Amino acid sequence: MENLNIRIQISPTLYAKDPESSELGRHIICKSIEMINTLGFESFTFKKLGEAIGSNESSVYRYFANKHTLLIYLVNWYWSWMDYKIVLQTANIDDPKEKIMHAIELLAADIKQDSDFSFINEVLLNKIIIMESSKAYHNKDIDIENEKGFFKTYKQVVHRVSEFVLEYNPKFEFPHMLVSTIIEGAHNQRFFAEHLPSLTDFKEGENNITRFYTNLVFNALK
Amino acid sequence: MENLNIRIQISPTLYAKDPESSELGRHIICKSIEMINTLGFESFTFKKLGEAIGSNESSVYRYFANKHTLLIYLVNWYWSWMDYKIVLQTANIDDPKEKIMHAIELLAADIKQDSDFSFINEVLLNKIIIMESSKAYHNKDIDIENEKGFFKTYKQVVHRVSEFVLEYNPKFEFPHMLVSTIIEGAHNQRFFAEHLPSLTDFKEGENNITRFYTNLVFNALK
DNA sequence: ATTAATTTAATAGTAATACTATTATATTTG
DNA sequence: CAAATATAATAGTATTACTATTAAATTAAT
Repeated sequence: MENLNIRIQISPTLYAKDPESSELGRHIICKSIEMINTLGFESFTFKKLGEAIGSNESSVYRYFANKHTLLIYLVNWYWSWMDYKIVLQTANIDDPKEKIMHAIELLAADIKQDSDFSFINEVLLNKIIIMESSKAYHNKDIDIENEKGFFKTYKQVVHRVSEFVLEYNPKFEFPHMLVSTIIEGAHNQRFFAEHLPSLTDFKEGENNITRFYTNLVFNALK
Repeated sequence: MENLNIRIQISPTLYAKDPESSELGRHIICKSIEMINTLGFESFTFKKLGEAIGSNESSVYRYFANKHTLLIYLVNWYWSWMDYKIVLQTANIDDPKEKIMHAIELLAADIKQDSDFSFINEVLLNKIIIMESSKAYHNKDIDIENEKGFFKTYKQVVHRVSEFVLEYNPKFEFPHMLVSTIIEGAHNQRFFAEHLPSLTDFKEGENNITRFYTNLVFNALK
């Protein structure tokens, strides 16, 4: 893909100060993606992040109220980016079957680095989504946070792919359940493949997670 | 069901001292199920638990090393119980289709209180499984904990239902993926129905989560 | 160019959490 | 009944997640 002058737009409700507006802010995003990956979300702290970027804790707090909202920011960036990838990948394609297949491929397969967005490592971010993103919504504040739009971009992706499903089979009763099942399912399977392999039938190099969900979807939609 | 003299057996590696061996231990289990539900896992602490059962923090630590291992204990109790329910529900049934349907019903539908196990509230425990159980394995220690058998009972349930799937269709390539997808998926759908309804097509009173996954499974296995 | 306003960074501190170590009090057992 | 063991309570520590305050740097205004 050649150089594009595009930017993933993040709702201002998701940060205290826009991290894209300064060098320090971009550093915060970039390094936190690395650190959440290596340390895990629980062991990741703003203090450690501050040290790692040659700044300190309180400076990070000016961008994000706490590490939970930073995770929410990353999750939203990811789903906005994924939505863009899906739109790009399905542009000018009329056949809904093909559109669904492209979407599943993007949602279920390993992520490749995207050079369009320099300071975000999409490969690592995808690992965070798989490992940590359920913590973004499995908490007591979900209803308040949902009202604040914290999960909007995720819902947008589910909605978009559900529309493809309905184009393919307008009578299908459960488009959203199907799409959210394959998104969460594919992430789970990739996690299980690495850590709890007996919960999958994953085989190295076969790409069978994508194949499994593709079959599942088109059998369901027949 | 009439009174049965049975007990869910929990591996001694999952506790420091067996909570079923004393009044205090049973109190710890019983009250922690209540409190994790009302407070959420993050806000639940051993200090609050100690106060609530008229004891104190350090006494709880004699049973469990920390709140994470207490969650692991509860999760294992749940899956051992679920395994037992599945075996009971499918006993003396030969038709694999029927066995699968019973299993999906147990795994996907709302849980009813089971009077066989007095001090555990299975309805609340099921809510904990839906809301908190992903935190049991989404952490950096998963590989070590997996070796210690922390996820054994969950794997056992997936394995058991996968066997039903293979009885029904011995040539099916992905029995474990299918089963883990429906278990996690059904939990997610019940969570989404309550908090992020646009990710589902849930309708009150229709039991359509069970119906969706039943259709999904038998279409996949055709 | 100098002062004022504003933004940014650093320091220091606090309340709460997750545990540990120690001591005190029961209970059981030989 | 003494000794061993189990249980409970107290007090303390290191870390975390933040907040309040002050200091320094940058930008804007006159």
